[in-house]
Amino acid sequence: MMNTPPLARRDDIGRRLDEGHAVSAADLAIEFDVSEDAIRRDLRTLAAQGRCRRVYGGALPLSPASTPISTRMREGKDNKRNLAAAALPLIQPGELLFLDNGSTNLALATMLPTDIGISVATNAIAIAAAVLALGDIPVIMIGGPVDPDVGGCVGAAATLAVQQLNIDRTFLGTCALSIDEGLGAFDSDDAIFKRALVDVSRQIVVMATTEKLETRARHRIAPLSRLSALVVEQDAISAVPHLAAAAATQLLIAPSNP
Amino acid sequence: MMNTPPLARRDDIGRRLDEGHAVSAADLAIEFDVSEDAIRRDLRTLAAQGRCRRVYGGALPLSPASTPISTRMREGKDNKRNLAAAALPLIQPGELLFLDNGSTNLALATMLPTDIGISVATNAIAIAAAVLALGDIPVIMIGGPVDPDVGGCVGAAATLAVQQLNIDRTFLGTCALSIDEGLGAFDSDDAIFKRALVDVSRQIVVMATTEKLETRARHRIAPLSRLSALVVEQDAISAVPHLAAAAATQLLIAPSNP
DNA sequence: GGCGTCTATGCCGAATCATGCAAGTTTCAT
DNA sequence: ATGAAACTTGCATGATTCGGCATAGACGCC
Repeated sequence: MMNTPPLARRDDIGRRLDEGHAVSAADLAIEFDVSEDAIRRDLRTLAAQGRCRRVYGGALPLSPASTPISTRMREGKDNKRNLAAAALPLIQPGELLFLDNGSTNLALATMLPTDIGISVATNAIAIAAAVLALGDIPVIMIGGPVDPDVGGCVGAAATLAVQQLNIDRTFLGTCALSIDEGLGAFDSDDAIFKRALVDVSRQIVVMATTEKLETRARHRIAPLSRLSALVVEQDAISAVPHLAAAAATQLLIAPSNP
Repeated sequence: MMNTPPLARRDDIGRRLDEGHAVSAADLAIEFDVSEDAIRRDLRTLAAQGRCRRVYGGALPLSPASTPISTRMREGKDNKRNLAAAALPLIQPGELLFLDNGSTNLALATMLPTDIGISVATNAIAIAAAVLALGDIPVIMIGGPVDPDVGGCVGAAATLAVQQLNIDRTFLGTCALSIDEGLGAFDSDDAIFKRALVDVSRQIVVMATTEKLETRARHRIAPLSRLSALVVEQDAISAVPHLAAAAATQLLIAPSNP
């Protein structure tokens, strides 16, 4: 490899980001001997994949690797981050998003674009905090008694509050997913809330780790056909072969980690 | 040579603040080799995001949580913790508390007793997160659009929501306090919310750092006589001698740091 | 070989953003 | 009270970004 192939360059940049180093567009352009535009395109791509955050003059790693533990945490959360990154392109400028409870949605919250005028509503404390930390994104908190198990509001008050909204796109959180029975929830209150949420949302997105697929739950939320998009991991295709055919929805594939 | 992108600098500064370190504008200007104006702009931005408190000559962190005792005792932080600790004995078993926005209330939230059956309502994201982290304390989140400057909800929705509650004891957040004019707020929406809050609360507590004493604000909230307790620092007694006489309330004194 | 498609790249122009400087104001310290 | 340092605001300038467009190479297909 005397001459660096294009893909190798992007991977190289991505590796430095993963290691927690900030990169400068101008420097990379000199180092790889390409125009800054090419570098900027690389950085844009990496940012779209959720591997970095774009800033004026270069790019920053998502979580600065000041602590060596962060690399280990990354391994564990990699699947969720991959899922979230794969879902990012769904978001359209100016939309009002709803981010339901769930760790994958929390990952998504940390990588939302701040420059396309989106707004975010949520019933999860941690997600509200994460979006607030991004700055420049209006946040609507759905209040009510907080369920300590999930760190969010799912009671009657929250259900009433969410019915006041017109939501463009909802990212549904933790739920069971079965081809025959559609989406389900394990808790009664949670199910009621999610149903209300679905009712006021134009588009519904579910990001499902593979172990969530083909699980049943006591309470039914909505049929699979109500989904606008389903985001799954690579290996889900082989694990649940009927999935692609059964879901009358857009299917996004995130790379899965060993 | 690694030329750091401009915005990486702001993130770097923010990280130091998060770790509990105070920063000086002049030092940062030399270190990053930019004008002090640029640094000041960074600090202003960070302060607007609520990640630090702006002071003459630099900025101070406001998060006491990052590293418990190891970090240096910072003046502002310690005073707030002292105030909060002094207010703790007011809390009675089984009460429903309301913790309004404010850094002193955030400090209080981290030291609430978990074994006397209290519940907590709040309109501040950070406070809700802090109380949730304690575990074993029911939390009621007051929802609505989140004011990015304060990290909490103060609009009409929040006002309506708070009117549904019967609160035993409210810890009012940032407000002006004057013997003649009582409690005041700087923002109209905030004032409306706080008035509604006072209306549904049996007891009102204000924890005031000395610099808040004898300040005026545009919007009036309640007379001093409405207070059940006022918590001030030691040196407030000499700074505002009439205080003890004027307030027909319980006066708690917290030790003040040099 | 010829052709169309796709991707990666470089270049251009408009819009945006960060910066430094200057002028005026506030705050701190003596 | 007075001077110095720090702060804010407005403005001009250069850097950065993004979108569009054209070019060059890779690849498959006829």
